[in-house]
Amino acid sequence: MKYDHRKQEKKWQKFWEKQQVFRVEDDSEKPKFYCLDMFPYPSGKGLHIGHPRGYTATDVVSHYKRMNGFNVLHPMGWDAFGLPAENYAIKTGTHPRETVVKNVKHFKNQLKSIGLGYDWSREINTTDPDYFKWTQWIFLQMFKKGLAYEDELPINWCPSCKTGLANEEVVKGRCERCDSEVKKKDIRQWVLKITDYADRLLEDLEDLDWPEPIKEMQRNWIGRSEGAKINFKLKETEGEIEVFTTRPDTIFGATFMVLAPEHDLTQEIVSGSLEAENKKEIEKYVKKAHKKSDLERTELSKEKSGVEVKGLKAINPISGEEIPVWIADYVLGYYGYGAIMSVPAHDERDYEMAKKYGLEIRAVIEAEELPFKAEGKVINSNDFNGLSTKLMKEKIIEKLEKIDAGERATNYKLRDWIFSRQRYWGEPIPLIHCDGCGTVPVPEEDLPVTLPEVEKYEPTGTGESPLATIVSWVNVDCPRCGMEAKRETNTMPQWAGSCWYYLRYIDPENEKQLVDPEKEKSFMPVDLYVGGAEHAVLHLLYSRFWHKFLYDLDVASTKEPFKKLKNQGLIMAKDGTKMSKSKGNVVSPDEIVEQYGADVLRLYEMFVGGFEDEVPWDEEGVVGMRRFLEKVWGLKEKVVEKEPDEDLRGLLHRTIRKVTEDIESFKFNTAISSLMILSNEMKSKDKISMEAFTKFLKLLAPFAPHISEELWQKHNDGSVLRSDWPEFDEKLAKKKKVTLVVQVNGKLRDKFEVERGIKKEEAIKLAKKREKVKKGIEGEDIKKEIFVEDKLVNFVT
RNA sequence: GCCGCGGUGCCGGAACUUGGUAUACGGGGCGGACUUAAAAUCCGCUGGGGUUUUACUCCGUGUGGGUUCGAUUCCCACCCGCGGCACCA
Repeated sequence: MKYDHRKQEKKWQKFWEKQQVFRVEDDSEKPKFYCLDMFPYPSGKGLHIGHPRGYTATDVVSHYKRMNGFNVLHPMGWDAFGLPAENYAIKTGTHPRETVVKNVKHFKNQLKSIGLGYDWSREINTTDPDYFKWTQWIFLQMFKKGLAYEDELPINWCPSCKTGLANEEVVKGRCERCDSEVKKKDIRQWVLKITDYADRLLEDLEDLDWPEPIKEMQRNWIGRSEGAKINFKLKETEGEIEVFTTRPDTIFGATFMVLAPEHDLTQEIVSGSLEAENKKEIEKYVKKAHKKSDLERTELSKEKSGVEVKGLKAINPISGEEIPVWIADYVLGYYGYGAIMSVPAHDERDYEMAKKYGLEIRAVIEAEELPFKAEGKVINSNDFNGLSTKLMKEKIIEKLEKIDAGERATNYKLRDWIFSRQRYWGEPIPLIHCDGCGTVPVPEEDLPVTLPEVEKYEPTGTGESPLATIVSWVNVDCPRCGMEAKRETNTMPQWAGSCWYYLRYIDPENEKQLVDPEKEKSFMPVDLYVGGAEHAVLHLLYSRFWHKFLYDLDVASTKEPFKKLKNQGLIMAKDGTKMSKSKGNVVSPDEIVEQYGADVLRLYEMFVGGFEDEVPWDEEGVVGMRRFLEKVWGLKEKVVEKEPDEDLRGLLHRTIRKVTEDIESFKFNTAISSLMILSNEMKSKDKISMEAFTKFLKLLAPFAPHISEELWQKHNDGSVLRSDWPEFDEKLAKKKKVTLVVQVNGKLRDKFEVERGIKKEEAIKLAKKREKVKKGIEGEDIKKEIFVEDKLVNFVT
């Protein structure tokens, strides 16, 4: 009789829930294992076929760990603030809260239908006031420590989402969400000082068991460079130009200075407080540069442009030389000090600039071709000639420090995190603006600050949040002086809630604390974290930052939140392109569960390829998993109580070893393949021992829990998912006979079976007797006989 | 341009950690059994070429070199694909 997944799967899902098989204990003698998925945004579209790939992997590991005696925390929740629900509200008038409730219900049903073993008693939702109370609380602690500050700088503005964005949300000059071109806009913003943590975020990456590409992306994003800060005094006028350089060793090659159009001195020239002979020309250039978006400024980067500040000279503090000052938009206002010393002989960009405007190019490192960017021997540098550039760096920094014209310095690409959004559906920033007291935090006992009901969710587009129009909500008494004051109307970005959610699963009901310190210590850090790689410099950087802050507050006990990280690869359409609605090639997990069963979906997602690789979805391949399960289903007829099956035992133990090692190293595809080999072998037998079959079911259970449970329950009590993981016996796993390969000059000539552990002399004697081998070595002079135990014999002639 | 990952049958992929039978496992295809028939199921074959055609032989893991008794695996150079970053001083 065929396996009826529709009947069986529902039955066991109910059973597991009733028996609380996946419930984690707060006080347990067992070692803990915290296994975490990146929680989803509950979109209206429901679960994508890619979601279950990561979820099944953590589910497999959770079951495996539980069966190995761990107290496993494997929770799930909802990252439910964000624009889709809000945009839907704008269109239909449905409150985002209602949309979220509906979508969460749908998502949860879908996850349950796949048989994923979450401990639902710990479910959280970032839009729940009892949850975001603590998101606001963390923000307030940052505010109190000076890590959250207000700023009015030109920031990234998405004209379609009508909100400011963080740098991490701008991808190639476009909005990460909607792909619109990002504009510059001057608006008041709340900014988090992530740069204070730059060093720790960089250094602590080293000890993390994370994919190297993700670590590398974070390193590049933080972008630390070591060098020097150097002051160039201005000639015949007050003031100086401060520059950052990684190459102080090339200071004698600095033939001009370049200021960014945003530089303070540039502004002074434009405003007239600093005199320049060609003020008009400069004004024109600066205006043009300011109009360009970042995208344009980089796209048009092929050709350098700039304008000299006529009449202004800077003085090289080391050589005393007077050099001209230019303004050019290839120098960025926000990096370093917004100004550089230009060394055209040893920097490509400076070289292009010098070539275009006929500026002096002076080599100060021995080079055959300019620009020369490598290390070498110093020339044209007065007393310093002949030094290595490495030593030169040290000498120059020494000298700068002595004459008080500069010092050793470190610079970062990382910029502070623009944290406020001019939208409705996010956590309100819990601050109050008072004319008398300034910006005052909402008292902790008044948290959470909840969202008011509004009539229109539409963003104003002026840089003000829609909350600003709700007078009754905005107007409050100042908690400090009691006078009339106004609430901050910006909300937090969608990343806020996910920065610390893994801590809340540990103690989701706690009303007094974010998390109980004892519980926190017993479960942190997250042992395994699984999700998509697209969060490399977003969620995965932000949450590390918040975690380190919470560590400093003694709320978290570990330096890092996520010990081990794995990224699941994308699931593509059959032709290798992205699945998309417009192409009509979107596969729904629901259809697969309905037609083939949850176990088949799980098996296929794990079997289709390497976990971290991008793989195409091929429904024909899904059939193979169903056939495998039918085969397993058929095996039950062959099970007999007592049967030694000697010849199956070796393979069984090799399979136990293989599946165990493969789960540990995330090689689920080969684990399943080894289970198939064992089941094929079992199928070829007339009888299978109960013992072998039971062990096989335990190995299969993490991947295909429903069918395993059904077959297990015929002979056992309690869930197979709560049974002990089988142990393998190395002795039994070893093959008694091995195939010995015979080569002549490295080419395969013959192979034959021998007892394991055969001695060299014996093997060579046997090999020489083989007809095919004889033919190869006949009349030849054997110079060497190579023997590799249990593997091969090679005759070299 | 820089950084990272990858290139293996008709397709998804295995073997690369530790050099030692290349293509496990699954799909597809072909042939056969069962059937009135089809589906499903089961059994067999399935890298390419050559031949005196059933046994042997040569070639074969992106390309070209190297190390080695032996290289998909190690080293060097290059080509192609994918992802990330990109005027970061």
